[in-house]
Amino acid sequence: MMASQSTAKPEPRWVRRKDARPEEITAAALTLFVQRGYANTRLEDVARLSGVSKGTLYLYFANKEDLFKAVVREGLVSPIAEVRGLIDQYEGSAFDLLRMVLHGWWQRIGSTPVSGIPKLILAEARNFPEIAKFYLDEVVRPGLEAIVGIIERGIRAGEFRSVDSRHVAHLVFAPTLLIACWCNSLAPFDPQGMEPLRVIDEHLEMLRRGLAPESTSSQDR
Amino acid sequence: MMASQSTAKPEPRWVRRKDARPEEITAAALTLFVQRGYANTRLEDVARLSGVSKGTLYLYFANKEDLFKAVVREGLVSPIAEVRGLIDQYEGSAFDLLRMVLHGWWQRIGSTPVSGIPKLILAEARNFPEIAKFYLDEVVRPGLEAIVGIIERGIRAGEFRSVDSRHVAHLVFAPTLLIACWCNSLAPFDPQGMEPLRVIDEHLEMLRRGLAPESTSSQDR
Amino acid sequence: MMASQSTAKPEPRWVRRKDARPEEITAAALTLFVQRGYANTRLEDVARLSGVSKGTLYLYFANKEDLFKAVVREGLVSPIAEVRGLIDQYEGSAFDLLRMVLHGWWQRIGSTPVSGIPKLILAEARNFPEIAKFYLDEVVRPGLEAIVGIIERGIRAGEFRSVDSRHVAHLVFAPTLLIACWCNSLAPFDPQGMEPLRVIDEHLEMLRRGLAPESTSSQDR
Amino acid sequence: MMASQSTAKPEPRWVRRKDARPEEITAAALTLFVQRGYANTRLEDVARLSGVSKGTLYLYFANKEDLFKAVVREGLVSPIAEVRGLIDQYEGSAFDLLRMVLHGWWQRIGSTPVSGIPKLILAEARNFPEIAKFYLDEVVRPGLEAIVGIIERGIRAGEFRSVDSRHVAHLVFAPTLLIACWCNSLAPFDPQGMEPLRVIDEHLEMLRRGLAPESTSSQDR
DNA sequence: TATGAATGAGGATTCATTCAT
DNA sequence: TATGAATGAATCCTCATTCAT
Repeated sequence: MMASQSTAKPEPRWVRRKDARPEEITAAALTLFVQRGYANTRLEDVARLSGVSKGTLYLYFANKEDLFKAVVREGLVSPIAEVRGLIDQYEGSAFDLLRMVLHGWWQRIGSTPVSGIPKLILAEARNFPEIAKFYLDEVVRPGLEAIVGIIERGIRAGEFRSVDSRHVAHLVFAPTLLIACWCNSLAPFDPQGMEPLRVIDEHLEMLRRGLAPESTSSQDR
Repeated sequence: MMASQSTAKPEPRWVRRKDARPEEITAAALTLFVQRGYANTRLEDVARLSGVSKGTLYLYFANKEDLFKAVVREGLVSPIAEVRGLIDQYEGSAFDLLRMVLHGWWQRIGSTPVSGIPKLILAEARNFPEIAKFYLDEVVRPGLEAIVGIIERGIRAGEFRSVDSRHVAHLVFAPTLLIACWCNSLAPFDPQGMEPLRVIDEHLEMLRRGLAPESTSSQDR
Repeated sequence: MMASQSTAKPEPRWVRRKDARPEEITAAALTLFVQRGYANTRLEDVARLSGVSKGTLYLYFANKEDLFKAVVREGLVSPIAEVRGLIDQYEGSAFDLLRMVLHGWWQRIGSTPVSGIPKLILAEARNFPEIAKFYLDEVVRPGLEAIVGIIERGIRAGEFRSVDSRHVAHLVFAPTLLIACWCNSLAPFDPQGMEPLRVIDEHLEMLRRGLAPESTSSQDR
Repeated sequence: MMASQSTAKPEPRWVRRKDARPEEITAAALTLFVQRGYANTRLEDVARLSGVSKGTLYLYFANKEDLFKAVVREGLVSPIAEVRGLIDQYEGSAFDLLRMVLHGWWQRIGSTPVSGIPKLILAEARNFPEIAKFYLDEVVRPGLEAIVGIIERGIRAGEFRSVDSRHVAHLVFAPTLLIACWCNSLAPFDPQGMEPLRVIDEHLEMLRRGLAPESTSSQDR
């Protein structure tokens, strides 16, 4: 009899998992924020999706805005670090580095839920200046600078023609933005689909040719 | 009669015709939707900005969602028509056509308030499938097809190398998306700034070189 | 037929009465705040009691705190003015003036809902420093000063013995505080009851005798 | 080694006995209830202030209301007993007894945290009828009766003039209420300050004179 | 048509209370 | 006993929408 009781699991109303919680919550929040937008996401849904109660959210985040910031920050921190490391160490041709960066972006960000963050930032930057500045300072600027560095290295090495590195850097990233936004907004409604990796490779090929120095064909000019 | 009227009334020469109301309202709504996002925009603010009362909005639009759809539709209708006409008539090199399209985009969309619409669509597509489909059917698909057509014309004419026209078409538009989104989200927080036209021209140059036929044909240049 | 129509009132969902509203609301709020305390009063109840909807409250008051302040301020404004006028004009013996002030207090405050305000202030002063200061500056200080003035006039005129007017002024008001608080808190539970006017008159008699000049002058009375 | 432990322990000489817990908790609760009001006091703060955890409160008190009642009851029990004893034993003039009671009140209640209880009662009586009745039965009524007794003893002894002892009893206590409430609400915001003992002494003097039999001056009347 | 006062459903947030540890 | 993470009912407040004027 008593044994039967033990099998009749009293099913605890909740379990204590303090450490895991914040990540589970931000993961759920990221999903919903990306899907529905910040304002349209109910904290109750975030709670449900992360398997906790409404009140529990407030044990880890002061309020909705705070949760949002945590989602963005946390989603970006490790990708940023990784990409930085990647670039700093690399020794090789400038173009190979560009390829590595774009492929790395796809692997670590583009093909993961984190790819939803750009859309979030775009949508909410005006409402959250703090987030906008953070993103500019920690992601955009360093990212652009890295690309500028690569391009200028390529120019100095005679690998690339002389271009306005600053503006070209924007071009290098444009397709990633397109992909990230597309996948998290219109893609679900597009029956044809677009293959991100194909776009990236096509883009790389365009960059290779577009950045090639005039010299090769300089004689026939 | 008309003469007498014009002399008597010290009123502005063209009084706001009641027919103009809807456009004034959608214009105000576009501004606010782009600035703050759909959910975060209060109809009261739209009313104030367009100089009418809250109740008046409901004389022209059934509800907030309806207003939103009108904003998007209306913002896109004439640009779409113009670009179509542009392409259909044009006779000239494929690349010149690309240049014309991108410059035209900047003039008619990129540098106007309408440039905020892509951001709106990205942010709200998931919440408004109808809008998403409309945008896909009326803007994205026709736009891509037009570009695909241009590219394939160029390939057939030996002006461009042979590429996956579908995916390259995405690349052609990517920088416009970048610019449109950037200007309506992060640009206000970026002290450095980015010059859209410079980016577009740099992009065109990259396209010219990147699409140029294989260097085997470099001597025949 | 028409008569029947008039009886078949379509019963409008609400009526427009912009001007009357604020007072109706503060009156209801005063009642409930006094009865249940600030924190324990639900705005929904205030709304119901004043015959409006929850949202309507926010047309007139920014939030609960604002409503609270309005209740206090509004409840005090006219009594303050009246008492001031009363004292300023009066010409007569100091004691008669004291009597007039205390009786006036009973008529205009003590026996009205406004008598609940002292209790409210006491209970919430610490939570609303602004209100505390307002009450001190606009009610307590002027009130005490008025009493001090009367007492000192009486002393100068030989009508009162020489006392510490400042501290005696507190004593003059103490019974009104007792009455105001008692009636709005314990009175409903006390079967015996206490008659405010009796207490006031007994108090006046004590004041008359307690303030009478030293008995040296008893013979000349 | 172990021996050294016993000597090593730099612990306080008398560790907080678990029996002391409830008192520590009610003391903390009294402070906070008086400061912020019942509803506005978070049990978490009571817990923190009394150095225990939130859950521990529930080992000693069934719930917040229970804690509140304990605070009131406990705060009043010993003062009541003391004052009773004081009065019962006393042999002396009625006025001296009044003086003793009021001075005793100041020493044992007025100048201690317990002085906050009247404010609490006033503020919450309507919400806690049980408390109201308890306070009426155990504090107000006995207190008034005691004063009534003293006054009537004085009258019988020819020490006091003939007054309505019941209502005058209220007057005797009024200044204590004023002081108790003042100190726990407006005093912190009043730069001038009021000296409770001065008020009490002034009050006693007013009582002495106000209650004096007509006889002294009866001849000159 | 045009207005804006009034409505009330919806969602963020708080905090007394429970309970696994 | 003691803890504090977890819960969810309760309440403030917002704002799309309605409708008397």
